[in-house]
Amino acid sequence: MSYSIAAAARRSGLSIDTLRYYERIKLLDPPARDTAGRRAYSDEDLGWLEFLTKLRTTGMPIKMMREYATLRHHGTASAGRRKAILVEQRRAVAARIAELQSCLDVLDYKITHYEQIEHNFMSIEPTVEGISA
Amino acid sequence: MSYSIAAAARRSGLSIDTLRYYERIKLLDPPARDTAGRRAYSDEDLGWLEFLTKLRTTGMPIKMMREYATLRHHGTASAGRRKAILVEQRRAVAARIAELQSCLDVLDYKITHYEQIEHNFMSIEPTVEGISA
DNA sequence: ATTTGACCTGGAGTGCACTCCAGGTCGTAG
DNA sequence: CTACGACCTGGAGTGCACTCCAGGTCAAAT
Repeated sequence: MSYSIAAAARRSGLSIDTLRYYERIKLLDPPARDTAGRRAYSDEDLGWLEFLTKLRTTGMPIKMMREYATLRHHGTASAGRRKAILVEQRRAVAARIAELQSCLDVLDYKITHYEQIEHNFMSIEPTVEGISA
Repeated sequence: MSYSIAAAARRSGLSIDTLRYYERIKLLDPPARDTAGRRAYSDEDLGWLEFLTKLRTTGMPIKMMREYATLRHHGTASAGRRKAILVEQRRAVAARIAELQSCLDVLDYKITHYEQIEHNFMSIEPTVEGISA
């Protein structure tokens, strides 16, 4: 199957402008064109876009995504480097998850604190000054 | 205790410029000054900074951090809204963790795939064309 | 007395990742 | 046949979160 840029945008969750932008900066190989010169994305293009958006979601900078994209053209010779990029990204993502988890704990703690305030409000002591955040 | 801007930067993990920037945009109340007019951060200031950096780590935009910061000045009357912000942020963080987790799964899958290639390399079949990313 | 280093201010500059725009070309629907 | 909507290009503009800079003050060390 082949998809117009609007269809590709819909399916990838990226905007039309972003699709053209990704092509310009060489994240995405120029797709085929129809007789009128309009982009015609293939399923393979969409698959690559889907993977790209995963990388983006993990916070990989565009520069590194581009390196990865370029390496794809160099066949198996580049497989080692490509794998290394993914392994490093996995490490970064795991670290990020841990960091977020610890922030989640802080949020929970603070929220509990506010619930405490609410409870005090309901009861007798309206003492509040001095409670920091 | 009181801390110079350099000490506050060291302890908060923010740069000196960022500390002044946060003060300018009203994320941070202007700290006390010493006799020479230099900033003298209190432990309370540092506590607030620590919490702010947690919020930042969760990806909260500065606008919302500023709203939260401003609400702090309005005492208990604003506790409800403050709590609501934190609850919403907790939700966002939990969602983000789930999203990252699913990307982690994709990375693991791809990495396994590369390990497969390496394995094939070691053995007899050097067939590689057609394997997507 | 001067030099050094940490700090001050207001304002300009940076990098990232888009996002928008003007002006133009197609192919189909009325 | 013309009007419309979707698409095209090159280039400019945006928002965010810093980061850097020039030119100046001050207190302690040499």
